[in-house]
Amino acid sequence: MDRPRTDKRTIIRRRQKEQKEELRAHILRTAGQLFVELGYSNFSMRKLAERIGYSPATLYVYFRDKDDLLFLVVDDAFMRFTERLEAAASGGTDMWERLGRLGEAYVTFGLEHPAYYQLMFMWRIDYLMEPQGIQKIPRVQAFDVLLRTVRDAMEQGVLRAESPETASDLLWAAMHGIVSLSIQMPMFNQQRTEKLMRHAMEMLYKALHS
Amino acid sequence: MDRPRTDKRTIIRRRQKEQKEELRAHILRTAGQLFVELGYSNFSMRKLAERIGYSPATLYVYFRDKDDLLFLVVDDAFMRFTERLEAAASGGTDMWERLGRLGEAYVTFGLEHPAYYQLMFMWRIDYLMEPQGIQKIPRVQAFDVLLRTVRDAMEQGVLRAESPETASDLLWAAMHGIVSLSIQMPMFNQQRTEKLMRHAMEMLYKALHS
DNA sequence: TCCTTTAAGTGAACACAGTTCAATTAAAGT
DNA sequence: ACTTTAATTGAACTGTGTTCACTTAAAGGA
Repeated sequence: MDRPRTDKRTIIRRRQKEQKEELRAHILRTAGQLFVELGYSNFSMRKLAERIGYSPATLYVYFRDKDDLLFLVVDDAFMRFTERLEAAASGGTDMWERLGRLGEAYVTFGLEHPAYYQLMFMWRIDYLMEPQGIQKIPRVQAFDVLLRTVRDAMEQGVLRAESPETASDLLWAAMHGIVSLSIQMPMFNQQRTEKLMRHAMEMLYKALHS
Repeated sequence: MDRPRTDKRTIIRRRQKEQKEELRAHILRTAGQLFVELGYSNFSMRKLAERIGYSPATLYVYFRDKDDLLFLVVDDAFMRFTERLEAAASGGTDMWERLGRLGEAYVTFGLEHPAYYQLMFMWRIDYLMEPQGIQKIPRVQAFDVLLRTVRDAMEQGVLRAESPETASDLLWAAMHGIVSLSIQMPMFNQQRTEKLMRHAMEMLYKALHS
């Protein structure tokens, strides 16, 4: 039997694999930071390589290309986004209040992470559709949270609309409009944004609450 | 006296100037087309140079840099945008109806010219603020149309809101949200977009009409 | 211990980008 | 015919994403 040998070998193999994944994760983390620091248009593979202390070519051992890398960075952002939405939409019994907290969480995330929000929803929308088949990815789960909450609110009778899909599209468009303007337009300072958000909430209440 | 000489000279000078401005205008037109064809990320000065049959360096005789050129292209788009809004918001006496047509014109422009809309409101927002002082530029006039229409509607008593500024922010965010989602998200096909627009109009009516 | 195999990492190159500037060319002025 | 002026550009510089043959070092096997 070659038990000890095989053990040793597999242990080493595992350690190698772990080290590789560690470096991969390190690259991803650093990419996220650098991206936030520099913005989309100034982020480059070569700068990232310099930051982590490897040659540019090394990045291509760990990631297919720049798109692949940024896609994974965005994936992470979507996970955190979805978590926040889920946390906001759960707890409490009044579905209308939950819906309000969901909207606030959406806007807050966008304002706190403008670079990510832009990458997620404004600049690289193609990322949303990359793996063409499945719906299990974080990207789509975020919409599910919204849709589920709206559906619950309609079932509980506090929200009236033609359909859950229609209502969630409406809410999404409203929140997206607010975040987009706020993080892009320089004239939208904090108080103007807050005022807009407050009035949007009132409007949605008047139009959709029952 | 050197009258004839001077006349001849000025005529030639003018012709030269005209030719130069003609070429400049030609470059701008071609840049607009090429930009729509290729999209923001694939548009390049070198491709534009090849298209017009000059060397890349020539472009820098007529324009400071790529930003300067694209800024002027966007300027043109903003002019057409403002014209459309103004045409929609005038004519007819019912201010609420005018406001509705204004919103529809906004969305229609975005859907018809997605490449321009993205450049105007999503990718290069810095263009909105370039010449830091004045408000005479087309960019800002578009907002004026909205603000004026809202103000008129409030004065006529068909729109109730805390202030014209608040109401126009709200309308802008709603329209921008609809356009953004529609031109970026692949799942928003024509009928989903139309449905969203219809419901948004209903919502605005319920919340703001009086 | 020596040799072989495997895999991580990279130097150098390619094509493309925006931009600059000295040199070229052609037209206008004298 | 000579000089001045203005338009145009070739060639270069820096920076980008990406590839691939090559180096280097560790692991496996004798």
